[in-house]
Amino acid sequence: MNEELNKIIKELYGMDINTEILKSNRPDLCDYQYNGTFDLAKKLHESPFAIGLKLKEELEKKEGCQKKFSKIECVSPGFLNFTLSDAYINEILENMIEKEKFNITMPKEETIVLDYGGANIAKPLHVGHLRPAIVGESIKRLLQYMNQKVISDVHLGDYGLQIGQVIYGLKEEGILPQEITIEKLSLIYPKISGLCKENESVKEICAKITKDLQDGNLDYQNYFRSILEISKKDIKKMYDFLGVTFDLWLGESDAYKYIPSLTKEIESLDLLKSSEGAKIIPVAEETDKIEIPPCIYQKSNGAYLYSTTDLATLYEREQDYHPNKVLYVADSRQGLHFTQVFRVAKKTNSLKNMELEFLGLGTINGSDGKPFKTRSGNTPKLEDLFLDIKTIFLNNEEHSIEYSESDLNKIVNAIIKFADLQNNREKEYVFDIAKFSKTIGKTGPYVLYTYLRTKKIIKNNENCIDNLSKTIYNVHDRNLRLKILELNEIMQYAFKTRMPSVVANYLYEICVLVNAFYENNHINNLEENEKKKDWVTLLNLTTNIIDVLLNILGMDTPSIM
RNA sequence: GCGCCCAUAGCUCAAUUGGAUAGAGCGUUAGACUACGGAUCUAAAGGUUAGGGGUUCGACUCCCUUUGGGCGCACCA
Repeated sequence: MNEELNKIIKELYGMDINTEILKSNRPDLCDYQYNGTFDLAKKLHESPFAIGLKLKEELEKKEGCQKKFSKIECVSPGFLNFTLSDAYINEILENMIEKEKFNITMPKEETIVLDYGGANIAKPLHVGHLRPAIVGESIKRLLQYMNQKVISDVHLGDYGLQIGQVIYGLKEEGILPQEITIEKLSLIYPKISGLCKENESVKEICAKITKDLQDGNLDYQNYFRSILEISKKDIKKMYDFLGVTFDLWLGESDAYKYIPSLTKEIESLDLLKSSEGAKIIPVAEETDKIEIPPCIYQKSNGAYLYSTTDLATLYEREQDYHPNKVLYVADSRQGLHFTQVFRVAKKTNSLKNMELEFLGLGTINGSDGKPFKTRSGNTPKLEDLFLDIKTIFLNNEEHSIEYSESDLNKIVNAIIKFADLQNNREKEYVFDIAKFSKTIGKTGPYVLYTYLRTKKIIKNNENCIDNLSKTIYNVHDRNLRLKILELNEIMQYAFKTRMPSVVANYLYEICVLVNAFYENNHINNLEENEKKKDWVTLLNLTTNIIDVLLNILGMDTPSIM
């Protein structure tokens, strides 16, 4: 219809306009609405109402229009309201059933490297790791579903000052590389990190260790490899539980071998400047309204930093994968860092062609509303969180079903992920155990439950799945069908904005309507007639869609709840 | 100091990027099972969108301003 309207406006007024017919938020008036009449009115110096009337008139002349709409109305002050005919709704649904991937419009295929904003191997796992993992995984699946070639990289933070600090701490306590455990690591990092803030000379020693490690000191290398191995195992355990997978398990240390070539190019372009003993790359631009500080490329003691390894990593990615885009999922507070890195990349020849996107995540706050901080030695472990939720869920359960471990894990996963993903990723986020423990209302279990109960109906009536007739039987039925029609638009929007919350909220809305349908339309009581056939077919389409959306959110369905 | 982000129902969050009457969940109140699984459904109450000004036919959304909170600003990641 957008195209149809475009054409009409072109014919009538000779204007090229990209019209957008929107889903109406006044279901009492219409299904879809168009409000471009107001813009046209301004340009044409005519009343929007008159323009609306004219458009309506032209639209109604078009072939098939009478069939598609039961009503087109122009209402004051100039809205154009469309009500779809039942036959047309079913025609679109039928298309969704028959075509691949529900006939969703697919964007151009591109190769995208997705960087989940890697875990720091010196730090113990805490709730701060939860969000990038869950959101990143969901974005990955969303992009993949939309025909993108995605390469996901965990990009571990494994070669910076934090490693020097941990090695210092381990040596101080006389712990040998082979004696390192995750427990010991989780105690040492906060301790030394705190110490460095108070004691300048300790900080310098740690910086020196880091520098020597980067230069290949064998003793430190041994420590590093052991820390990496132990930490990776622990990180992997959590990702496995969450169903988060990566194509690449690379980190900062892997990018090191690209630093010389990168440096060579940067030097040849005369980008490097000396400042207070360090090497920096100015990235300020004339059009800046605010001052963007330069990117620090090499410390005065010769060690490299986060920015350097990020640039080297880009170099590595360009060489190995030639991606069209590189996306970073990381805490919003890193925004400035990525601005600097992206600007340097744009100045080079080898990196400038990749499109770079920073997808910021809101700060994770404690229940006091302040940013979540790891307190030394008292870090809430993710494993404990999972256990807590499991316990709470089992205590809520009245029917005392015997859950398999696998089903239970899927439910716990769904609880955590849906609680997280329904929130806008860019906004601050209160980490609240009470919120994560809810199993009624707008929650993962609600969605899973909806899926299972409709799935059962389909299973009992599989022989009824057929083509849809032209009929819609009641308001619950119609509401559900209209919601299903929104799928394409929702997927476009979620893809464009890289926002899993769009998918999550749409999924929830479908579930609400499915449950209303379920309560009011009892399929099993029906004779095997056309109505039953239509409803089973509709529910089958709906559960297939729910299935796909659940998958994008990374939620697996249990066999029983 | 400079700058960025945020403030929506008692609480936690939405609002298709400027559209019509700002929506959900929790909690509260009142209802619904001799029907496909009640982790459900049907309702009600709850709002000066932090305050003030401006732009616009139209503002939670854009601009200015005040207040309150968070964050970032050269060798951490």
